[in-house]
Order: sequence, then structure tokens, then C-alpha cells
Amino acid sequence: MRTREGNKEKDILESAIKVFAEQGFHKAKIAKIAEIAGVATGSVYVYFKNKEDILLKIFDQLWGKLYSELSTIQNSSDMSSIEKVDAMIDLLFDVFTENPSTAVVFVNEQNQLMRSNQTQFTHYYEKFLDQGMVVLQEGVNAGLFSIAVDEQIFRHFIFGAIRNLLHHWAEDPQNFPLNKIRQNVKFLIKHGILLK
Amino acid sequence: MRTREGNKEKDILESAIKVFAEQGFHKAKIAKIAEIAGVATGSVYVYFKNKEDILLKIFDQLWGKLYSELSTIQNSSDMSSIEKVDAMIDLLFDVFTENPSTAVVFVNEQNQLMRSNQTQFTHYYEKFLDQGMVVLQEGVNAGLFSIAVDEQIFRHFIFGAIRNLLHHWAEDPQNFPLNKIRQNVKFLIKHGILLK
Amino acid sequence: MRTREGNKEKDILESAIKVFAEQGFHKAKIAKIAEIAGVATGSVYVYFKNKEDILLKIFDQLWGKLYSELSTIQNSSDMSSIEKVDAMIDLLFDVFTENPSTAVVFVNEQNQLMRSNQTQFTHYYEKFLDQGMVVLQEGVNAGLFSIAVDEQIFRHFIFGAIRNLLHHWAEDPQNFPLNKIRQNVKFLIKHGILLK
Amino acid sequence: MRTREGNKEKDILESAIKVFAEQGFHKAKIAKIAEIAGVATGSVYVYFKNKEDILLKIFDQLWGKLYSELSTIQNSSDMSSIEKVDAMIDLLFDVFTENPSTAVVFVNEQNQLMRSNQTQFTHYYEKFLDQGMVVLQEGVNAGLFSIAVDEQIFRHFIFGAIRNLLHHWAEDPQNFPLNKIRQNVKFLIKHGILLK
DNA sequence: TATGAATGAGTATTCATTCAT
DNA sequence: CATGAATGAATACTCATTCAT
Repeated sequence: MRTREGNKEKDILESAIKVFAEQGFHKAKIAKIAEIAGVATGSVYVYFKNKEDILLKIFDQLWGKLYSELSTIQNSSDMSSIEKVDAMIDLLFDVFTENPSTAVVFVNEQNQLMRSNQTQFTHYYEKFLDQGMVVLQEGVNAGLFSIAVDEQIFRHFIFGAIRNLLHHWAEDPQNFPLNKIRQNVKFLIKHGILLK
Repeated sequence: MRTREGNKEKDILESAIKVFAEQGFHKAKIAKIAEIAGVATGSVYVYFKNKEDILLKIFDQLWGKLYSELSTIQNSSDMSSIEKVDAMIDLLFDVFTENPSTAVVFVNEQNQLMRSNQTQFTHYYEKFLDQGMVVLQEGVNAGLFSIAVDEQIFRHFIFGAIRNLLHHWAEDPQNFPLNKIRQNVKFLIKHGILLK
Repeated sequence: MRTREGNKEKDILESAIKVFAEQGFHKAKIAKIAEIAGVATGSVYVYFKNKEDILLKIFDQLWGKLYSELSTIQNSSDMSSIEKVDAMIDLLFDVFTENPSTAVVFVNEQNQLMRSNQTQFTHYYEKFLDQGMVVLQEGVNAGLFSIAVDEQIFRHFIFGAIRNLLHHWAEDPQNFPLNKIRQNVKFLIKHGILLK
Repeated sequence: MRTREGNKEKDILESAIKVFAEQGFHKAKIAKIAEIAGVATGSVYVYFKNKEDILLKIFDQLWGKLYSELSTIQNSSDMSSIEKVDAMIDLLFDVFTENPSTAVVFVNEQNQLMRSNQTQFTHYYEKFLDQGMVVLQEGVNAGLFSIAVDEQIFRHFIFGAIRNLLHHWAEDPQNFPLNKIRQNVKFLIKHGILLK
């Protein structure tokens, strides 16, 4: 049988994102992923080493894209550090808005995967985070950002905050309009909650 | 009773926290939890309905304690809203510092559990969050906190931030001294990253 | 604590008959039997060696009673063989009518028990059957009953027939009035289905 | 397919009949059934939903065959009702003689299964019994059979009698030559035990 | 490449039985 | 005798992975 133009690997990956988002990694069944992808169970193992490898490639794709786009922002010499931070936040929200299932998988599974698979996890993730650090450092150097905050701590602070918001948005999009979240995050990062 | 002293339920709960923290819920084996608790496998089912019930009771205990202590803070009429927010943050860091394994279990398992078990999840969690909202609202009413931020969004913002920081601290306590994290979080929440 | 006049062994036996009848032997739980009998789980093992022993004693009681009453019939010198056969059938129907749960347990469990526990099974059962054979033999000797039929075969024939009818009566007493069954059985045993 | 020839479903079914007959349903182990069938444990679940489903399919096969053959008898216009009854009895004895293990499973397990699984039990069983009723009714209408006997009662009478005899034959074939049983049953059904 | 029937290791849970009190 | 908390052996079922075709 000739598969027209079908990209089975892509089909399986997209199917897996849906199933992982709905069922969670552990409860997701390979047979179900294959069924939705329209391929045989065994075909999954033609393209992926095992179940975890699918998850790994999902994150590889995700962070590869995010890193690539962040690089573009970072290289925009006409943007201030403040604008770059806003653009970073927009980038995260844009990517996850377009791929809500991916957001759910990211929120629910990435931590566990990173724990059990420290060596294989995509290097794009670290590169993305490092790139973000550069933006922040530039702001500090330019006298725009406070030096009272440790960069590593800030990175986990802001990342955890956004991740949690995306999580709740993905579960209940109605009550958490993304634009409002986006504006609030930008404001909080810059000014905190204290007036003045 | 065959065993003179000892609270088996407590032993099992503490053992389970350790094992869940180390292996994650899915990979944790009941037999291992029983072994570490020093009881027979079957005894686990004398005190807990099933594996998930152990997790539920871990969170019930955790949020029960946090809610109780937050209530004390909230009722301290001699504290300003700003001091109360600081106290809340200290509370979270204190409790998790004293129970690092619980912190890991919280970070890794609570989301998944809440998804698959919305009805049974401890009500203390919601009460804790609501209590936190009251503190924030008081600050807004007192003209101390910005009204530019939606309360629900702020709650998930700050909660996600702290959770992520605790996660990285629990995994690598050396490189993330908790006191520094604590001070940075307090600062960021109040002032954000912008100078002035 | 003093138990007034309570005969715990009897209570447990009666409770067990109910539970075995409702759930079947394998699905019946000792804890449930104890609960209904109003005793502690462990007390069951004061009076019975194990679960199977309860069943053994149920049948011992049943066949002991049936054998005893059959002996009375057998010794009635004023009854003809035909009358004795009728009386035997009445006896079976009477005993099981008074103890429908026992009928269910007999029908569902005796075969399996006899298979797995050939040595311990109550000797009253065999004695009852042997006694029945004597009645039959007397009828043959008196020229009343056909000699075309093997006694062993007849014994299993009539016994299986009655057991099956009791089974259906116990499950659905409305649609199988016992008196009608009783009359039909007596007729069939004597005359078969052929007219003339 | 890894195995060239061989019908695994059939192998498992036949293996299960043997094991169920020897051990009884509850004591039978899936692993043992698989071993005797020459397949892996998991393969059992490729063909059967669960342990009970195997039993269900055993009875489906059994009663499907019996019903089919009884239909042939019933449609034989050249047989009298008396001959049809004889043929029915022969049919039962023939089928069970050829499959002694199936006879044992039937005798020991069908009642319990029908109780716990009223909805799923094979419809062939009821159809078989109904078909038998038609034969009997024809005999009554033709003035051959007594009308003193309720059909439902007769059906359970004769069925229980034969089942019990098969049971004892299956357990001890030496002492119960089937041909003798068969002849005796035919005689008893027609004439009963009374001379003349 | 693609398939899907076959595999078998792995584990939560049950419950008859025990025994310290 | 009576208790019931504690025990731990026993097993049906799942599902990621394989491999003959």
C-alpha cells in the first residue's frame, strides 16, 4: 500500500500530543496513539524507540521552535531589554496558545521526564533558558533591571509562574482569557504588586 | 493488637512520602512502602483504600496544616497586608523546608492527582488558596497593592513561581539556598524586576 | 462479657448458610459471616477449623437430620414401599421448603465440596442414600417396582431430578409452586410420561 | 503472524475445558490454561475478555452444537414423539460422552455462572430447552404423553436427572457404563418405577 | 517500511487465617 | 473463650514491545 504523502512520524507525534494531553503519559496507550494516527501499533516503533522517546521528541520539537524564535528576538538590535522581555513572554504565550495540547503535555509531563531522563532531554530547553538569561543580563547591564534578584532564581520564578498559568488556562480557557493573563504577567514581572 | 507501640498509619504515610518522592507515584511499589514502614503489604490496605488514597491523605495532611497556619497569620490584626504576604511566603518555605520529600511529592504529583480525582481532593487546598486571596484583597483595599492585577491570575502566578522554585531546590538544595530564594521571591512579588 | 444464652456456633452456622446461599461459597467472606452472626471475625475460627469446615458442618447437620427422619420412615412397618417412596420425597421437599437457603447451598456447593473433600464429607449423606436404596429394594422384592432399573442409576436419577427442581424453586418460588412439583415428581417416578 | 498453523483460540478453549474440569473454575489458573494451550499468558486475553468469558464461550459452543443437532431431530418428520425423546436423550449422552471434560464443566460450573451472569449466558441454552418442550408438547398433543405433568417441571426433572448421572459417570466412568445409564433413563422417563 | 498477533514481565489488591491481648 | 488488627501468599489482568511476515 502506498501512503499518499503521509508523514507517519508527524502523524504519530501529533496524535501522541493529543493523547498525552488527554490521558497523561502513564495512562496513554500506544495502541490508542497508533489508532488516532491511522497507523498500526508496530509502526510507532519504526519511528520511535519507545514510549518515552515520543515524549522526548515532542519536547525536542517544542523547545527547538521556541529557542529558534527566541534567537530572532535576541538578535533584534532595535529592541530594548524591556521590549525583549515582553516579546519573550508573548512568544511563550503565542506558541502555547496555538498548541494547547502541547501546553498541557509540557505542564504535566516535562518535570517527571527531566527527572527520569536527565541525559537525553533536549538541549534546546537549556539553550532557550540560557538565551533568556542573556536578555535579562543585558537589562541588568543597561541599568534597567534590578540586580537584587539572582538570575537563576528569577528564571525559575518566571517560568514556574507562566507554566502554572498556562496550565490553568489550558484546563479552563473560558475563565482565563489569555490576553489578560499575558498583560498581567508582563505587569507583575516588571512592577510587582506594590503600588508606587 | 500485635504491635505494642507505634502508629502504623503514620509510619505508612511517612514511608509513602519518601518512596513517592524518590520514585514518583507510578513507579512506587506498595510492597516497598510497606517494607520501609516496617509493616506487611496487606497492612497498607487496613489504613488506606488504595494507592491513590495514600496520596490523597498526604495532601490532606499537608494542606490541612498549611491552611491552619495561614489562618493564624490572617487573624493577626497587628500585621499589615505586606507583612502578611511575607509571612505567607515564609510559611510555604518553612513547611516545605522541613519536609523536602513532601515538597517533591507536591510538585510532581498534585497536578496529576487533581486532574484524575477532582471530587476527592482535599478541600483544605482550596481553602488555603481562598484564604490567600483574602490577604491580597485586604492589601488592595488598603491601597497598598496594585489593582492592575487580577486576583486569580496573581494567585496562579505566585503559586506556580514558588512551586517551581521549591522543585528545583528540592532536587538540588546545594545550588539553591532557600534563604536567598525566599528573599528574592519576596522582592519580586513586591517590586518586579524594573528599577525604580 | 457474658453472652447471655447465645450459641455462637449455631449463630455462625445460620449466618453462613445465608451468606453462602446469596454469594456462593467462593465469594462469601468470613468477615461478612461473622458480622451477620454478630461475632468477631476471629471467633469463627474458635468454632470452625476453616471456611470449608463451615460448609462441611452445614451438610453434616442437613444430612444428619434427613438420615434420621428417613430412618423413621423406613422403620414404619405399616407403610408400603410405594408409600415410603412418597414419604421420602415429601421428606426432602419438607426439609428444603423449611430451609430454602440450605437448599440453595446444597444445590450449588455440595458437588464441588464432595470433589475436593472426598474423605471428610459427612457420612450421613451416604447413609441417607443407602437407606433410600433399601426402600427401593424392598419394593422390587415385593414385586412392586420394576427390576429393569439399576438401583445406583435410579438413585442418581431421582436425586438429580429433585435437586434441579429445588434449585429452580429456590431461585424463583413464585413460578414453581412446591406442591405441584411434589405431585409431579411422585407421578413421574411412578409412571413416567407414557400414557397407559 | 508468528505462528504458522494452529488455531490459538481453539487451543485455549480446549485447554480451559481440561483445566476447568480438573480444578474447577475458581482454582483454575490462567497461567496453567495458557501453558497447556502452548501459548503465552497474555495471549489468552487476545481471544477472551477475561476468565469468565472463557467459560461463557465454552457453554456457547456446547449449547450451540446441542441446539443445532436437536433441531435436526425435531425436523425429522418420520419420527414419532417417543422416538424423538429417545433421540434427544441419545444426543445428550453422545455429546457428553465424546467430551467428558465438557460434561464435568457443565455439571459443576453452569449453575453458578448462570446465577452470576444472567444476561450474558448463551441464548442457545434456552433455545435448546424450548426446542425440547416442543417435542414434549407434540407427544402430549398426539395423545402419547401424559398431561398430568407440567412441562416446565418435567424439563427440570429430566434435565436434572441426566445431569446428575453424567456427573457421576464423568467422575467414575468404570462403575457407570454409559449405555446402561442411557437405557435406564429412557425406561424411567417413559414408565417410571411402578410395574404395569 | 509496515503490520498486528503474540508475548510475558510486572503489581495492586484481596481475604482466609493467626495470635497477642 | 473472644477479639480484630495484622499478616502475606496468591493471581488475574495490562500493555509496552517484538518480530515473522
